[in-house]
Amino acid sequence: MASMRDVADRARVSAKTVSRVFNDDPHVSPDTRARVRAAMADLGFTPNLVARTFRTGRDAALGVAVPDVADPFFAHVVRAIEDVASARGCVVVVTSLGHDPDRERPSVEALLHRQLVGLIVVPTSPDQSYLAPWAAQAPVVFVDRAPTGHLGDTFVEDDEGGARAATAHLLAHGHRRIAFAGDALGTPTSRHRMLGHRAALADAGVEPDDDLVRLGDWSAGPTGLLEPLLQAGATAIFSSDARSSVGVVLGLHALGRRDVALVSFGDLALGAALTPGLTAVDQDPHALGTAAATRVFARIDEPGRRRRRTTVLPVSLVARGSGELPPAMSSVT
Amino acid sequence: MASMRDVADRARVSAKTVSRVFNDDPHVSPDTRARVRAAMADLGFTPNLVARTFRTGRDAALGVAVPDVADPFFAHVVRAIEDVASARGCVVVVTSLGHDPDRERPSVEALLHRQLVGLIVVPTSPDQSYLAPWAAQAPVVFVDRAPTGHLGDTFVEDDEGGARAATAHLLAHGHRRIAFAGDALGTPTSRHRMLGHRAALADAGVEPDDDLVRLGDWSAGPTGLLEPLLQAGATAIFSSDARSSVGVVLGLHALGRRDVALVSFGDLALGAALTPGLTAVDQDPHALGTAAATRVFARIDEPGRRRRRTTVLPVSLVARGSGELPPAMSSVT
DNA sequence: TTGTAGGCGTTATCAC
DNA sequence: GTGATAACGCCTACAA
Repeated sequence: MASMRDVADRARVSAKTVSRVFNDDPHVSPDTRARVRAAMADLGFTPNLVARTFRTGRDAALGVAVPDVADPFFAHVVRAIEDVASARGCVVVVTSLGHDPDRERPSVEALLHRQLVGLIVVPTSPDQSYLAPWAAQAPVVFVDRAPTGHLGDTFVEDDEGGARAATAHLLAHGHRRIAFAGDALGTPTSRHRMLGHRAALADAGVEPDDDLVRLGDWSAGPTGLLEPLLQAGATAIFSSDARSSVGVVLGLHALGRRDVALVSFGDLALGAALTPGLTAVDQDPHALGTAAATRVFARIDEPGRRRRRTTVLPVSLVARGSGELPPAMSSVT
Repeated sequence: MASMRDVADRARVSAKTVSRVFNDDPHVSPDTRARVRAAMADLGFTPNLVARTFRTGRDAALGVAVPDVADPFFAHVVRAIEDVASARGCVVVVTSLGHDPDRERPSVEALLHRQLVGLIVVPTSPDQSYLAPWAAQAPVVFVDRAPTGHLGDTFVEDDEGGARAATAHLLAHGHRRIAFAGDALGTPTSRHRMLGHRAALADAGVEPDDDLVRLGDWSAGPTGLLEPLLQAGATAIFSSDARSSVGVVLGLHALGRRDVALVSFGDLALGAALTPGLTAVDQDPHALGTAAATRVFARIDEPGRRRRRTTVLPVSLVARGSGELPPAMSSVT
């Protein structure tokens, strides 16, 4: 692999001049520039990015830590970040943190050791204070979930408002026994959605019932979570995240229960093709990722400028039918 | 950020000793080791990974280039790769190549400049010969699509066999007017699936009809591609990739056409919840990613060993009902 | 067991 | 406009 020295020798200039040509420094005569360019082409020179990073102390890489890149929501967030980063000549280094809170810190720090220009995190642990020292070196931005113990720029969606609208929708169609289906991760998103759900119930004067709240892994089939919920007399379900919704939809289908109303927080690709169509709170992971990545670079470009720390992106309810099944149709067990 | 020198000064040893302690070199007395450890802790020393990479010429990073991380199939491939890589202390640098073939080379080379330990690519361009020089430095493995112009380890799925089984399934249920729905990307996967489709037709003595082949963007609604297909008398559709299948399913639903049989290459998350259930060729992106990443490290560990260049992973047909609609039900236009 | 010398490829500084 | 020189932080080789 040719180095700058080789190019310099061939073009009969110094290494510094090669560097200048490569970095589009205007202080190079057209003549020299051409000679260097030719030499670079002959040798197939490509600059060693690692050496550059080493020297400058800053890697043209943006770190991204999400719970799981295979989750469609986070996959879209990552994709959006990538688009912004690549427009700035940055590559993206991703890590899936998994759902074990203890893995967050080591995984994120492994990323940070690489002199990244910035970091975007969807926190999975209950404490992000370990990031405080790092934030001095490179901007840290949180996405989807607000951090605890470390103040950093944060972009979340209106979890509470969306959940409130979802449950209100079910209430408006006559439901009173509305279940809350969620995962067992205890994320801030889940908590906010629960708050919104409860707020909507309160608005309607409906007493919350703990028997109608089930948190766990909905992909395991209808027996463990869904059936008990229906036993408890649920006529409608608010599923608080897309993964759970998939489980709920498959479970209801397996049980042949078409009489249970459903609103999902997070739309599904085939939501419109279900019978009835899936009513869902529409999220915009692309907007979230774009906003976060844009903020990283904004912080780099204008370090001094003050900005709103927390941004809440709106969500909207897409009514398709599954939220409009009247409770009258339901067989109350 | 403290460097080895700082730690060395504080522990009253040389920088080399600090390095030894950090790399668990046994040739350090317990006493010295303890002193150095203490100094490291005091200063919050973390080794500069970039400097190490620079010095050793090899970054603990694995490059991954896929068409789109937001595509569920590739997202799962990436996730599987990540798991293997992180078990080896490697981070993953991902790039979405998009669908423009011209972007492949620059994007991939941008990755390669970082002295990666290896590279995993889903090619999007018609020629990978530019990778030949790079392959000498680090193992290059292709996934999902075989490369052209560069021999490298390749892991693909049985596209032809899966497609053949899919179309055979439709033929077995009496269909003769079987459409082929695909994207317009001209990927090797599409070509192989077309071959399998044609082979199944030939097996059954059915003449292929170009009017029943539509390639394009199926997400744009039923007007452009789906309706002409039905006009041409298709009673069944073989959709050759998951993205197209989503479009076909949504399109058929929008048109209210429940009488058209469908088999999809690639299962969908809610496939089982559709009415009728979606019959699909089940792929295993996780296995593909795991195999590819494992191979990268195998090549690193045993550079000399000869291995089969191309591995074809099997796929299986999941029959759920959508492939069994009899042509009699269809309204032939 | 520990230390010294040297260099990986690039860029910053400061001459010319 | 161009070049010499000196780092950046670490690791390999060799020496003590």
